[in-house]
Amino acid sequence: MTDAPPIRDRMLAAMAAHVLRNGLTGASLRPLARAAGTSDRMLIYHFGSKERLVADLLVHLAGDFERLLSALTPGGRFASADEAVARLVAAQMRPEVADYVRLWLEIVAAAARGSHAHRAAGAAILDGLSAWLIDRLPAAEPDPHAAARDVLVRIEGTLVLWALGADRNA
Amino acid sequence: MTDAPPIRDRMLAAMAAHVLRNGLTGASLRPLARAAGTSDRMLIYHFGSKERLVADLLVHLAGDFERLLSALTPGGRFASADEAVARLVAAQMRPEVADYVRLWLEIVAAAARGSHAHRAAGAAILDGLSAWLIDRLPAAEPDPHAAARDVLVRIEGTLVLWALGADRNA
DNA sequence: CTCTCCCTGTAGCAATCGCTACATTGTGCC
DNA sequence: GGCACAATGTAGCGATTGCTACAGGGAGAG
Repeated sequence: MTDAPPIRDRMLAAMAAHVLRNGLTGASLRPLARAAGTSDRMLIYHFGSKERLVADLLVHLAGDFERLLSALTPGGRFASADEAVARLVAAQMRPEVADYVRLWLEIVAAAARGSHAHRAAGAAILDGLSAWLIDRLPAAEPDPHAAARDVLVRIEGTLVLWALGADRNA
Repeated sequence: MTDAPPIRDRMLAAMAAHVLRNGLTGASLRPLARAAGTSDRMLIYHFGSKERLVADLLVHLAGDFERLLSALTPGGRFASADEAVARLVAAQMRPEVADYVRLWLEIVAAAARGSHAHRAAGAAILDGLSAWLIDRLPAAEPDPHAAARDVLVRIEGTLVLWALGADRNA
C-alpha cells in the first residue's frame, strides 16, 4: 500500500488500455490478464480480488483522464463559462479522449445502479473537475462553486446527447 | 409482428419491472424468465433471441417512461426554459421515476459503447422528448429546436451529477 | 381416430465467470 | 549448502451464460 511495486503499475497501465478499448462492464479477469501479459491467477494474487482490481484501475484511469483533459485546454482562465463549456466539450470529443468519455458514462451508469466503488470514483473525478474549473473560470465570478457546477451540468448533458448520436452542433 | 399476442405483452411487462429494479446489463435469461413466470426456453421461443427480447423490452420501457414523465408534468406550456428544466428534473428524481433514470443511464452507456440497439432506443426516446418539449416550451421561443436541445442538455447533465451523488441543489 | 401444429418441460451443451488448491520455481539470507 | 518466502504455472471447481435437441401435451381438422 505504501509503495506500490512497479509491476502492479505496469499491469494497471496495460489493463487500463484494454478497458478503454473494450469497456469496463464486460472486462473479465482472463482477457484483462491477457492484455497485461499475465494470468488471471496472478491478477488475483497481486490485487486480491477483481473488485479491488477494478477500484485500482479506476484510480489509475481517473488520473490519466484528468491529465489528458488538462493538457488539452492549455492557457490561463477561460474568458467565460460558455467558453469553458465549448472548449471542454470539444476536447472530450477528440478521438483520443472519446474512449475516456465512454468509460466515464459506464462509471456513471454503474454508480446510478448503486455500485459504491463506481460512485466513489465518479464523485472523486467530478470533485477534481470542479476544483479545476473554479480555478480557471473568470475571477469575477460571483459564485464560483455554482458556476463550476453549471458548467459541469452543460458538459455532461452534451456528452449524453453525443453518446446517443444527437450531437448536431457542439 | 402484425398483432402481438397478449402473452408476449404480459411477459414484457413483468420483465420490464424486473429490469427496472435489477438493471439492464445484468439481466440474463433465467432471472428474466423467473420474473415473467416462465422459462428461458420459452423466452427464446417467443422472442427468438435475447437480443430481440432486449430490443422489445426497450420499446416497452420507453413507452412507459414517456407516459410517466408526461403525466408528472401536467398543464400547458412551461413559462420558461428554466421552469421546464426544473420541473422535469424534479419529476425524474421522484422515487417512482428514479429507476427509469438509472435504466436510461445504462442505455446511454451501452450506446456510447457502440450497441446499435441501445443507441437506436436512446435516440428514439430523445427525439420523443425533444418533440414533446418543442410543443410545451414558450411559443415566443425564436428557435424552438435549439431551445429544446438546451433544455435536454441541462436535464441530462443534472441527472449525471445526481447519479454521482452530487445533487446538492436541484 | 388420426394427423398436424402450437406450445412447453427436461436435459443438456460449450463457453465463460471469479476464484482456489497444489506444486514448483527463483532468489536472497544465514 | 539449507532454508524461507515471494512469485508463478497447471488444473480445476461450482456457478452461470445464451441457446438447442428431443419429447411430449393439447386442441382443432379431416
